[in-house]
Amino acid sequence: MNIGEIAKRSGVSRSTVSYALSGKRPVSENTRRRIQAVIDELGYRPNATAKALKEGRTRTIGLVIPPASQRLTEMQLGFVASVVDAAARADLDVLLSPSGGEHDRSFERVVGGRRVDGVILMEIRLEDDRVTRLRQSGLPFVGIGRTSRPDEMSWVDIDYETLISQCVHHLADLGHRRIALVNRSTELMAAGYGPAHRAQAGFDQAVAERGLEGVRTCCADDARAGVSCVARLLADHPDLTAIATINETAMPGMYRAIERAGLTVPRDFSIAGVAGRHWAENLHPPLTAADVPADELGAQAVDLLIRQISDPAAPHRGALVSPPISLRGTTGPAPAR
Amino acid sequence: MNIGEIAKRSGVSRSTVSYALSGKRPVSENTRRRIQAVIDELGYRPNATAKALKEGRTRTIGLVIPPASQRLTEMQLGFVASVVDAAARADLDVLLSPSGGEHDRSFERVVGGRRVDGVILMEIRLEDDRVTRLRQSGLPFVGIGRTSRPDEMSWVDIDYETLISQCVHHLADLGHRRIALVNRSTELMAAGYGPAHRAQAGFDQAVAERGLEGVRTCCADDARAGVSCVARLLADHPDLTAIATINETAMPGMYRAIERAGLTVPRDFSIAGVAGRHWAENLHPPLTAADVPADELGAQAVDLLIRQISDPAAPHRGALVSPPISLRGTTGPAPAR
DNA sequence: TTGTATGCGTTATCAC
DNA sequence: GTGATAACGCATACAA
Repeated sequence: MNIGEIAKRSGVSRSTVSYALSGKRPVSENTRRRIQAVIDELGYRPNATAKALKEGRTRTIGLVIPPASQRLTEMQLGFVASVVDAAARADLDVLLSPSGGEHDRSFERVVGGRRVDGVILMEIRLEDDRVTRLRQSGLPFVGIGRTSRPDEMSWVDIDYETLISQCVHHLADLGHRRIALVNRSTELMAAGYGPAHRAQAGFDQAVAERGLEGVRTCCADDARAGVSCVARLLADHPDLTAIATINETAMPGMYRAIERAGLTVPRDFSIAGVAGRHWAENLHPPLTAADVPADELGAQAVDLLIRQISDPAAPHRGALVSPPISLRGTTGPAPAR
Repeated sequence: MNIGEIAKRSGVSRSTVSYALSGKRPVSENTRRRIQAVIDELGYRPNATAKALKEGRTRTIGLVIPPASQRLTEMQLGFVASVVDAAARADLDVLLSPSGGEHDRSFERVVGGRRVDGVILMEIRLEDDRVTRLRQSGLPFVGIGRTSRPDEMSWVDIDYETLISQCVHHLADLGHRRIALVNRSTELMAAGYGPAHRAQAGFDQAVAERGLEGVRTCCADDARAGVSCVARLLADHPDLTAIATINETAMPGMYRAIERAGLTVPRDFSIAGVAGRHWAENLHPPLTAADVPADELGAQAVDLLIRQISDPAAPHRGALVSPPISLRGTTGPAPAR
C-alpha cells in the first residue's frame, strides 16, 4: 500500500495525493474528499522510511543507555522515562542503544548509519570515546552528564560536587566531625565516571574547609553492597556519626547496616545524600537529600537536542542543576560520645 | 558522504562498492582494498534509512511500553531491559513507543508508518485495541501478556492464575484460614488488565477449593498505597493471618504496615507472592515468591518475534511461564489465636 | 487546480 | 570481475 496505489484509485497523480496529505499546496475540496475516502478505505499511511530518506531526517532521536544487563538505577530510569516522554510530546520517536562497553555495534549502527537526527548520551565519563565519536560524526548530541571538557558539547548535569559539599556542610553544622562519603562503585570510579569523581572532589573540599575527618569509600550499586560497605565502615571507624552518599541503590542496605549496628537514625547517626525525590521519599525513614529532578533534566536534554538539530551551528550549551536539599529527618545533631 | 562518493574516489561504480561491502558478488582483491582504503579514510557508513527503504525492512523492532510518566514496575523494567538486550544480540535496534492511553500518536507512527519490522507489546489487556490494530496492520507482533483470546496472537505470559493459586495452597497447607489477596490497582482491574483478573481468578478458585475465608483488595502501585491498604485490611479483618500478592511495588509498604501493627513476619503473619527474583530477594526480609524470570521472558518474546518476522505465515505460539515458588522465609505456620 | 519528472542512498538485475 | 540502471516510496521543483 503506497501513495501510487492511492493515486491510481483516486484517479489523480501521486503528487496530488501527497499535497492533499501535507496541505502544502491547495487541493480542490472535491478531489481531497475523494482521496481521503480511498485512504480511509485502504487504511493508507505514508511510509516513514521513504519519507525519512527523502527529507533527510528521521524524526527519531537515539538514547544511549548503559547496557541493560547491568540494572539501571532509579535515577537513570527517571532519565529514560522523561526523555521518552519529552520526545513523544515533540512527536519524536526514541531509538534505544544499550552501549557503554567499548566495541559497540548498536551505538555504531545508530550513529554511523544515521538512523537518528540526534543523540542523547547517558552515563558519560570524564574521557568518553562516544563523545569523540559523536563529535566527529557531526550528529547533534546532548549529554546527560559531561566530560572533563564541558565546552566541547551540550549537556545537562547534576552538580554533584556542590551537592555533596552542601551535605557535608549541613552535617558539619549539626556538629558531626567524622563523616564518610559512600560513593558509587570502584569500577565506575576507575572508569572515570564523572559523578563519582565530582562527588569525591566536593566531599574532599568541604571536609578540608570544615577541618573534618573524612572517610571515602566506594560501594557497588545494590542493597547488599550497601549493607557490607557500611558495616565495614562502622567497624573500621567506630566514631563515625554521619554519611553523605550519592549511591541511591545502596541506600536501603546502608539503612539496614546502621540499624543492625544498634544505631537509630537520626538520633545516633545521620545520613544525607543525592537521590531522586521518589526514591528519597520512599526510603524508610525518608532520606534528607538533594532531590534530583530527573524529569526536568530529561525534558531539558530533549529541548537542547531539538535546538541543536534545528540549528546545528548553534553554540553548545550546558545546564548545571543543583536542587536544594530537602530535610526529611535522617539528619540530626551529632550524638555526644 | 554516500556510496556514490566512495565509488567516484575509488574509481569504480557504485555497485562495485556495494558488493565489496556486502560480499554478495566476488570483487578482486585489488579493487576491494582500494575501496576499503577510501571508506576508512572518509569514515563512510551506509545510510540505514536508504538501506531500509530498498530492502523493505528496518532491522528495528518496536517496544510498546506503558506511558513513562506512570513509573514502570521493577518487573516491567526487567522486560524492557531483557528485550533491549536480546534485540541487541540479534543486531536489532529497539524503537520505544510509550503507549497505553487510547489516542496514541506514537503507537500509530510506529505501526502505521512501518517504522519497524515487528512489535513487542507490553501490558496487554483482556480486550486490547492495540492488538486489534496490529492484527489488521499485518505487522508481526508478540505480546508480553495476552488478551482473552490468546489464539489470536503470539505471546509469552506469566501464569498468575496458577501462581497465586499455588501461593494460597501453600499458605493453606501451613494452616492459614483467612487470607487476603492484594491485587494491582482498581484502575487496572477496571481496565481489564489480564494479570489482575487472572490473579483474582486463581485466588478465588484456591480459596474455594480449600474452604478458606478469602478477602480481595486492590492496591495502587506504590509503597505508600501498600501501607494504607494493608493497614485497612488488618483493621477490617483482625483475624487475617496471611497475604498473597502480585503487587511488587506495594510490597515494601505492606511490610511496613504489618510491622506497625505489631506483627512479626513470619511468626505472626505470612506473606507470599509473585515478583521478580531480584525484587523478592532485596525485600527485608526476603519474600517467599514465585520468581518471574523477566530476562527469559523478554528474550523469548524477541525470539518469537524474530520467528514471526522471518515467516509471517507461521502459526501463532504462546508460552505460559509458571516459575516455582522460592521459599525465603516470609511464610510460616498460622499463629494460634 | 493538477500532472510530470527528479532525486534521496541503497541494493540488485541485467548486461558486458 | 565490473558497470549502467532500475527500483524502494516519498516530497517537491517545474510545467501546464
